[in-house]
Amino acid sequence: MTLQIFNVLGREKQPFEPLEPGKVNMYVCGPTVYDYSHVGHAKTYVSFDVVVRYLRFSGYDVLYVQNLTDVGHLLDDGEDRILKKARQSASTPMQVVETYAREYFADMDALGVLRPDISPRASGHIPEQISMIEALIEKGKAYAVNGSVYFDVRSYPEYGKLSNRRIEEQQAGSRELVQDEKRHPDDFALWKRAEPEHILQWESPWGMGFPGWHIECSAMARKYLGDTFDIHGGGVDNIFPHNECEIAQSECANEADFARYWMLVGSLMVPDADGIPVKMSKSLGNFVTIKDALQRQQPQVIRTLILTSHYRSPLTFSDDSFDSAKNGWDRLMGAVRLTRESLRFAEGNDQGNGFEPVLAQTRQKFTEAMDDDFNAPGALAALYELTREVNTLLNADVKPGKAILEAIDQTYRELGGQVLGIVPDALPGGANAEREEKLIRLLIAMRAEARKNKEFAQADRLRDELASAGVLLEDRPDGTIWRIE
RNA sequence: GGCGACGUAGCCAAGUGGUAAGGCAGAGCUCUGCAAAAGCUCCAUCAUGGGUUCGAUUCCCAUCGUCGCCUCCA
Repeated sequence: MTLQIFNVLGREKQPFEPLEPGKVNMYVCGPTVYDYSHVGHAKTYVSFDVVVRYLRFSGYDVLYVQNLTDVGHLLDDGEDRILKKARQSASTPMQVVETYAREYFADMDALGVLRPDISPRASGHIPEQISMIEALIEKGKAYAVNGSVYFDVRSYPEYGKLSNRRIEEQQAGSRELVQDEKRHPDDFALWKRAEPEHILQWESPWGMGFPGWHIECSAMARKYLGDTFDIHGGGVDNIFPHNECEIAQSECANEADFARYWMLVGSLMVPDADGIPVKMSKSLGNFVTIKDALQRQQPQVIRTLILTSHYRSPLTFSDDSFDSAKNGWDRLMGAVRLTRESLRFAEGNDQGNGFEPVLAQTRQKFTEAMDDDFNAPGALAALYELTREVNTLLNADVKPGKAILEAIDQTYRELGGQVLGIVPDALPGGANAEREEKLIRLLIAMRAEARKNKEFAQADRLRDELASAGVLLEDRPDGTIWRIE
């Protein structure tokens, strides 16, 4: 089966056909870097991380661009959020931007999110934005007023096609402030005149000012991906007005289609006081930062939690769902650990090679799920089913040979590691702690001796002491294995 | 009010016109010196009411409920 993608533009699953065979140009709206990122951001960027990883796994050459918004994103009161933060923290805007851009990458790195190929910043692309605005004015799609420039939505009949919104004619008069400058309430700013005290401002044909929030994505996408490209991603909450405006600006300025496939990620929800799920957001204050989440759980567990729900669906984030993901992931890792442990002593025979078909089935089920609009929950299910089979195999009397164990390990590494990013290459407490490992093995040997002599009190003491130090033992017919809790 | 999405077991969550993946939790069993881990077994008729159909959880309509967007948000 070929890859199917649910295209928000048209609201249907469509076979994925890139503009250029084998090559995927992709743009995802990045964060505004004015504060720490929270788990809601993690959901979006982990989701697209898996999309990119799977596309590459499938053989596509992916060029992944994700911007950083560092100017032009205003608050309700018209203040730039970066400037506000700078004022509050007694620093300069670019310090704020630099600080939180680094924190963002640090968080994403910790979550195992691969870096985009290009991470362009809005403030670094002012000329590109200005020239796009000029083109829009020339084509009669935008107009300048008092040093600001607005996009004329009535000049673009397709405005609203992504979010299915119609331009409201009667609503005029319902808006305050800027209203008088706009010809139509739905017109949006391409360029804003800056007051003298506004620190972030640039020269333009219309005087000193700064770009509107939406134009950056249009300008940068065109610069790095061309007029028309394959996939545009983001969170659903930006479908209107942001994504809609991007389309309008780009298609008018470029006189070409913008993104061919739109993929929007469902929001992360948090139960409110009454247990009703509400979107996690900065403004509501119901957020958990990625740093806090990482304090509580391993990054792979956070990814697992995110992947238990389809990317388009909302996902409720709670202690229960967190624990559930953690316990499931532990079982997965148990099988991975057992496989790698068994590999240490495996012989080079073909014992257990009858297991091959299970691996083939796993791969098939996995890719079928992922080919169906990146159905990660289905792909995860394939890994869980594999895990049951692997545990059965490794707990049986026959000792599987090296070949099949390596094949199993490889399957986990590729599907669970390379694609989903939940199976680490090196298990915690592995070979890099050689001395510790030796000590643990010594204690295990001492306990084995005690057990042999039926000195169970002594044996239990060793096990309990190790457990209290975070080293958990498991007795198996052929010896004792351990893991770090 | 407009637009969109959704309502599947105790919880989370896939999916299909022919009686429903997976995970967590729970119960029983096996293995074990005891544990731990693992495995096996058990646990839903898919919000409600109509309609289409040989047959619907899956298609259509209505109702109820929830969420998102419409103003800043990934």
